[in-house]
Amino acid sequence: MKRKPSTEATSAWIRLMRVQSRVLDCVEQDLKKAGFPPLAWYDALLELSRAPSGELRPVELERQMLIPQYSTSRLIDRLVDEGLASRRECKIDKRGQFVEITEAGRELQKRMWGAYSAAIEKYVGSKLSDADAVKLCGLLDRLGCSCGEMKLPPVANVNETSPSR
Amino acid sequence: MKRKPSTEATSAWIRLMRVQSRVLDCVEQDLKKAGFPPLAWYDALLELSRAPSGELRPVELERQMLIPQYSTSRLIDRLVDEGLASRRECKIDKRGQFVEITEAGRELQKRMWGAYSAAIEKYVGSKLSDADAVKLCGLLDRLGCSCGEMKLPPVANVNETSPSR
DNA sequence: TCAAGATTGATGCAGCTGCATCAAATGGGG
DNA sequence: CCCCATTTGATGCAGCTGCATCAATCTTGA
Repeated sequence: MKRKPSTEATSAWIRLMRVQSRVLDCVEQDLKKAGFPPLAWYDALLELSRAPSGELRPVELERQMLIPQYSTSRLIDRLVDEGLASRRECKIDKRGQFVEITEAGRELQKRMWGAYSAAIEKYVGSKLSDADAVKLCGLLDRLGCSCGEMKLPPVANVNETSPSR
Repeated sequence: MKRKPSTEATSAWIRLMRVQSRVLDCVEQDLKKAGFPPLAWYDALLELSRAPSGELRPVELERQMLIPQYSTSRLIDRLVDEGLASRRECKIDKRGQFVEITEAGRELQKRMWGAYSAAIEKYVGSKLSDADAVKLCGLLDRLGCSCGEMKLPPVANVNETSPSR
């Protein structure tokens, strides 16, 4: 439990931290320069738009996005303030509520995907062959599992237009 | 400039974001549970302790840590408040100053490395063979370069006890 | 020499995060 | 049926980040 990490492991750790932060910065900057809100908004709008009826319980959103409860609560506040979503009461459970995406929200999500996908291509896709991208996924997945005991039922939450970090 | 990323690239992007954030969370939590301050403090103390005379210009620290100027300025405030570093004026350039690590700072850095290295081993080292760690480094490095035109003179900022994210 | 620009560092402000806590509603066991 | 634990969501507080800006000093070039 106190063994030292190899220099290889330490290097990998440092690369993981530095590269992720740099690539994320680049993507966020591109989005911001295009006049869009932060990525977290996109993620939330995507989850909502994917929901069959365009609405989710905050607690569902929280689980999808892997962010804490208070963070979800305040993110919803902001989306509602901007007219991208609306809160609706939940009749069968008066503690809860539903968050429903608005038309403006759906539209923003689609427009953001244009800039977002371009940024992914620019900072990731263009630097790695598909085969290498697959290798990278495999290596990263080995780190990701059993860290905080996540249960992501459909492990690959990724299809056509669905980056949801 | 508007080509869509492959699903492989998109997957890699998502993994990079999610895995990094989970692993970082885990490591930070372990440090916090051991009663230590955030990793950024460690990074700063490490850079200072490595400097030949135990002191650096804030602007140097900034470049080493790849964080913005105001962030450096306030991090130094906190280190000084906690007695881990001290500010000294720079006689030859009255705009500037030197930040010098204190004995308490050096000691904290060493104690943190115990917990930090254990966490790296736990969340990275133990999940990856050295060969795989090297592969991961290689793939990540392909993403990292030419993103924001960094110039890290000695590319490998990593030797014995020196994780400096 | 001196004015314009660059460099160095600090700070006010707004927004976001984590933490702790709170209130309301639900649900289950005795 | 009722009390208590659990679930759901909101919020006050402190700390941190990014942005813009400021002040002081240094450097350069005409």
